[in-house]
Amino acid sequence: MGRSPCCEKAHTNKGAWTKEEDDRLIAYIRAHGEGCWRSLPKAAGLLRCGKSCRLRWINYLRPDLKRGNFSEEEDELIIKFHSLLGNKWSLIAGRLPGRTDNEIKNYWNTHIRRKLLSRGIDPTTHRPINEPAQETTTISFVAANTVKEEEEHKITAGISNKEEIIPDLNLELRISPPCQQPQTEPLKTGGRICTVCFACRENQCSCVINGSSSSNGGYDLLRLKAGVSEYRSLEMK
DNA sequence: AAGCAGCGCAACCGCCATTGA
DNA sequence: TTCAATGGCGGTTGCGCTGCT
Repeated sequence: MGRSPCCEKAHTNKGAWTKEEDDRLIAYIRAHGEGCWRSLPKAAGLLRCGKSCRLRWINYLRPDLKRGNFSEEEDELIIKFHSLLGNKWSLIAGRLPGRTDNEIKNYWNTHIRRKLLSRGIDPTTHRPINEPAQETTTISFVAANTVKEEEEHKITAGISNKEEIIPDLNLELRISPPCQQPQTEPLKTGGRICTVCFACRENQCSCVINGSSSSNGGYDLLRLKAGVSEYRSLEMK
């Protein structure tokens, strides 16, 4: 069974928006706010799909959009965030006031990728292009009681035992608000939660987080200077 | 001036997540 | 619990602009 279309396509305009359509959309949202996108086009008298209206508003018409060229500082921020988050454009956009995910995505694909390549950096991995591939150990997450089966399978399948099997290891990434004080709880190694400082690589780090960077000026949105990633704070949309 | 290629960006498409009945 | 409706996201496309030959 196919998925139902997001809107009635027979009577909707496509392609570039006209000034009149923009004006209608702006006027409607000013009067009624961002409500139900599905019903908005009809209510606003637009022959557009709700999705299209949402995209137009978010990416182009919203009054708080910055637009214009990206600054060098924004460039570096995008690169840093991308190295941490990958292609999570909406999360990256949430860290750059006045910028949209679409804008950042386009900018990345047209400018930053090239910029990184010219620096000899792989834009996907953020590693030097000529750097030899790192030796990696493949870890199989196999429940303890299935290890024997796995071993038997490998033998029958002719797979060498180079893979390291770690039973029942849960590496759940904890998303938590920025910590206000140094961690005092020990790492729950056999359990579920790991908080690791990226700067000192220790479980109970003593890095000073709050107040350490504010006097330096500039951004420290991901606490990059302190070397600590706080993932929940990324999800600000 | 015309033709072409490359680039930048707005918009679309399809999928996944969330929500509510 | 299921399922349809809706919102949101990332990948991709297509068109207009610009620079080069």
